[in-house]
Amino acid sequence: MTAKTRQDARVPAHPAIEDVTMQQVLEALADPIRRAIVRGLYASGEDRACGTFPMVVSKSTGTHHFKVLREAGLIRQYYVGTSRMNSLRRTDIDAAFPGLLDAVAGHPEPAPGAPPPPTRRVGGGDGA
Amino acid sequence: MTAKTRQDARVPAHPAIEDVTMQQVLEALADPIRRAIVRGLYASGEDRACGTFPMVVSKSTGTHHFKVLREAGLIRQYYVGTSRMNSLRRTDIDAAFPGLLDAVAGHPEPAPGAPPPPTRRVGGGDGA
DNA sequence: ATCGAAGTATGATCGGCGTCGAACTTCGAG
DNA sequence: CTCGAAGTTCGACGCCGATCATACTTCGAT
Repeated sequence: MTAKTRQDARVPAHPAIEDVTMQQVLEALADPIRRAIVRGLYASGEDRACGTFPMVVSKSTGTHHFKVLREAGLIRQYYVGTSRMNSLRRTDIDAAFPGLLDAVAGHPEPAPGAPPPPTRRVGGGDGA
Repeated sequence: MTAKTRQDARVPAHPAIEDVTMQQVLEALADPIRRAIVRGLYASGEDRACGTFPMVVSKSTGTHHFKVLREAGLIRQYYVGTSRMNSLRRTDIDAAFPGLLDAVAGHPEPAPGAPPPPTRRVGGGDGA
């Protein structure tokens, strides 16, 4: 037992943004569920509790995904009562990986499980 | 139309860029070897044969990675003799996923097989 | 003090992806 | 035609990451 307060035990470790690698970030963003979370935070611009996301997986799996996002430096987590709030580390990410967050989270991507949009044929390609 | 040359049989199928999903692109870019290939093409700005990349894996694995990149719409491939040339589909990707290629391929990321920087070495750098 | 809500921690399972070697194909050179 | 170079295809293997159920913790409300 440590001398720390019990709250401290619930404060998870967040990496400094300079210790985060692009590998970590891309691996984190490569999962559709995690990307949906990031997009949700990106779009709303507010901190949200884990429970406010439409989770299509079990609670423990949800915890896992939030953990991956946290360790990839994408979100910051803190407790409010029994709820864990999630905050997008937008400034940090933009500084470390310019343009990446906007390119990924700002993209009009269909939510996982959504009906596919009608594919439209547009002639275009780059010959180069 | 004239009769097709024998070469055509070796021309692999490339997806239309609008059929490519962000999921595919991120999965393709999530691998360090594939990212190194893309970064190489991005930096040089020229088409390059498979063999011109410092492959740290076997030939068959290399073929696999190029195939993933091709099916993710990131590169275009064509034969010149027995060499397969690889071309970055920069215009297409920029149109479909604005900012993404610049953010990823333009990032000063160390190569996967590169010698580790002499600065502090954190234990377990790789996923082991 | 007790209960429920919200999440965490801990195994365990399982499918997919990266990996390889070996055999095969195609092309260019001699 | 023969040979070698460059890649591809195929099958197999191993690892890791996503998933789940269960048990546990912490907090707020009653």
